Amino acid sequence: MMKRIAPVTVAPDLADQVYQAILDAICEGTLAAGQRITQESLAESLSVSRQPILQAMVLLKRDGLVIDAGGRGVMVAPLTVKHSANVYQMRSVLDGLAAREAARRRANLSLDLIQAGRFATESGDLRSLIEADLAFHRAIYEAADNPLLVQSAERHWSHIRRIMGAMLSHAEARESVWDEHETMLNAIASGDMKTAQQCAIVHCELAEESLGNLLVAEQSTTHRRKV
Amino acid sequence: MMKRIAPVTVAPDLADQVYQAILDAICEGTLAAGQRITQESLAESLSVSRQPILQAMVLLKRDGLVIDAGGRGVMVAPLTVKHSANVYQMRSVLDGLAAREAARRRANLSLDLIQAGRFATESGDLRSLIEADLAFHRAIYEAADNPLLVQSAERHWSHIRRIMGAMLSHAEARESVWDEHETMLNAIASGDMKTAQQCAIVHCELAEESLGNLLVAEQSTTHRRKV
DNA sequence: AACATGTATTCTGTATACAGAATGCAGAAC
DNA sequence: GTTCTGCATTCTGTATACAGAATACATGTT
Repeated sequence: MMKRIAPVTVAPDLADQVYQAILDAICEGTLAAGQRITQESLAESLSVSRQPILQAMVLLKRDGLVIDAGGRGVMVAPLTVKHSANVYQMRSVLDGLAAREAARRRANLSLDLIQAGRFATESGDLRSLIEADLAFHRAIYEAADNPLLVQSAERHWSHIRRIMGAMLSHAEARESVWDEHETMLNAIASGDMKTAQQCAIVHCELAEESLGNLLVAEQSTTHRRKV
Repeated sequence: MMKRIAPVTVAPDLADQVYQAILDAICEGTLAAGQRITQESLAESLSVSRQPILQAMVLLKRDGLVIDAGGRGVMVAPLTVKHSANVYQMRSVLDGLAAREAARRRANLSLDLIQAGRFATESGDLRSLIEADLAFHRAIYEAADNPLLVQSAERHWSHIRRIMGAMLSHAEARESVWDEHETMLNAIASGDMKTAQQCAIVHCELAEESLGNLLVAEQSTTHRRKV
């Protein structure tokens, strides 16, 4: 038996790359909400054929990130309040489940995740902040040891990235976020399932509330701009 | 303005049809767990080209209903105990959320759903029983008024169909199922969110427990067959 | 001028063609 | 007899080609 050597970087799979590329573009706003896109234009800018684009589109449609624009290509899904509320509602129960199961396993998650988050908050860099948040929650999902949950979360997180991006470009991040995260981590590490779950749910509800406030505020400034 | 007439049956979309066809085949066991399938064989039996099959495969892979079989086509995902547990874990929180939100809206769901279920149980027809169960739960999801939830549920229900199918072909359906359903419906109609949610969660846990018992029983009979 | 109709354009969905990757078998070497 | 190597087969993924559907525009008619 030979000693195992590092396996070579395997099949990039064009379709997957395309999916990721378009996904990122949508999440980061490079492809704006409501913008109409065609397979051909995407194929050209990514310099691949329409084939891998088509496959990516099948996925993106299911994700709800693009919607059919009737005979004229597809459209990047608009970002509505109702939709955001739906996303957070789902996230709440899913995060709750993840935290509970992670606690059942007494997962010992690294405090570095928190440190990275606080650091990103200080720096004020939007992208790395979202990334830190994602990394933190992903760690919990993974710890819950349920592939279906990870998968579902992955799906929802695309929407959350969009929402957070749009949100944080208009307002400051909540101060207390990483304190809440730390509390959650402690509950998980100590195996307190009930608290961990409740913690995650409350965390989501606070995030949603903050989102709601922002949207209301924005609406009123828009309406009163002339004043 | 002209009187609105019934719109003609619109675009069947080959890829969607193919997806549904393969999905049903897997759920009903026509394509057995572990069976290896190739795009070409599917294309031939459905008499379409490989193109729509490929698109359907992208979706089915994401659903986790088929998995890559390395260079040799794909394989219908096996049905493991661990996986079933994961599905029911997810279903529990999702059903709970659906019931809670349906209750918030005081959805008045038809008792016909229950009647149909009891009837199907009497008849003993496996397929119509699963269908009645699906219809009942789908009604709750719809009532929850969250498209994301409906979507997620749809996804999980494929797995549940498989599990129920495999399960009920070996054992009787639990007697109390439709009583639990009726209780749930009442809680929803009366707007009792807490009870509705709890009801849904318990219902799932009972279902999972029943599944667990069956699997243990089966295992022991298998092991003791020689006795 | 307003409306309806016909035509051109644009875009998608499906089919076919081609190339690369992985497996399994067969034959050669030991 | 066993193991390694090379070849043939099989399958997927990507590209191109083609046909049908939906829209937008322009032209003609009232």
